[in-house]
Amino acid sequence: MVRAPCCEKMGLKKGPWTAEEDQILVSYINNFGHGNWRALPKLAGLLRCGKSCRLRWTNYLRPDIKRGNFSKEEEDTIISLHQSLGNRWSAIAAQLPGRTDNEIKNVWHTYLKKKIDNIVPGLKPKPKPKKNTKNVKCLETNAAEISAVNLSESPSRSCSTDLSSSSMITEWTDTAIEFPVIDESFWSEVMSVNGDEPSPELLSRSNGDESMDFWLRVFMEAGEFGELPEI
DNA sequence: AAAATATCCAACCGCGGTCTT
DNA sequence: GAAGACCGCGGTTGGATATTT
Repeated sequence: MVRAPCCEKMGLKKGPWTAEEDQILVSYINNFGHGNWRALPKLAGLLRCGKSCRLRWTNYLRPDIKRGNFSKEEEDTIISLHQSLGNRWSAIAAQLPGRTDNEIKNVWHTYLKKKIDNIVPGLKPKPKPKKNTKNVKCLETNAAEISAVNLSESPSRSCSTDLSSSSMITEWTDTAIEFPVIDESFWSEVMSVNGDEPSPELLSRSNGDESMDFWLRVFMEAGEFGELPEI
């Protein structure tokens, strides 16, 4: 099926919305609703495509939008839901009233993902190129290139990851890799981020065969994310 | 103080799913 | 059932601003 371009008519405005446009859009939706996004801009007298209007409304102008920083509870919820749902931002947003999928996606890429990368050093982004390369690109290129992280002292047992997919860990492989070994001392160090000694029970569980999913759950349960050093 | 680099986030793009004709 | 239209989603971009060199 061939789809017509969103803004096939030339002359439709793009880019940041003005206060006046916002006012027109809000006023129109308050009065008439948004039955048909495609027709809305014409009816409201906006030189925008319907898609742009919908995005502006759902991500910014909706009256129930919650602005401001994310609370620790919200961050934990996002991390937890991302573990189970993957990049299904709209599904995650549905669990966080007042937050939009776009906002959650931004927060994930700019902040929470780094927080998790900080726990698993092998997944840290590469140093950024010197010139004009966006961070997101750097992270994603890196994610694509990093195919596995060794979670054990065994030289052959490794865990394949795909950060762009809905599951962080997709399969086990027997391929030897070069990333640092995440062994008992590593987890011992990580688990001491609060200055507390890791429990023998927790240490006994870090035998190297656990997935990142497992460890992220352990951290979530322990509330460790809130205590990690800022990046 | 100026230039370079990093960060944030609003907005755009393209695809897939669903609905309508 | 096929074709087209529309909507929503996830990925990506680019401008504004902050920070570093």
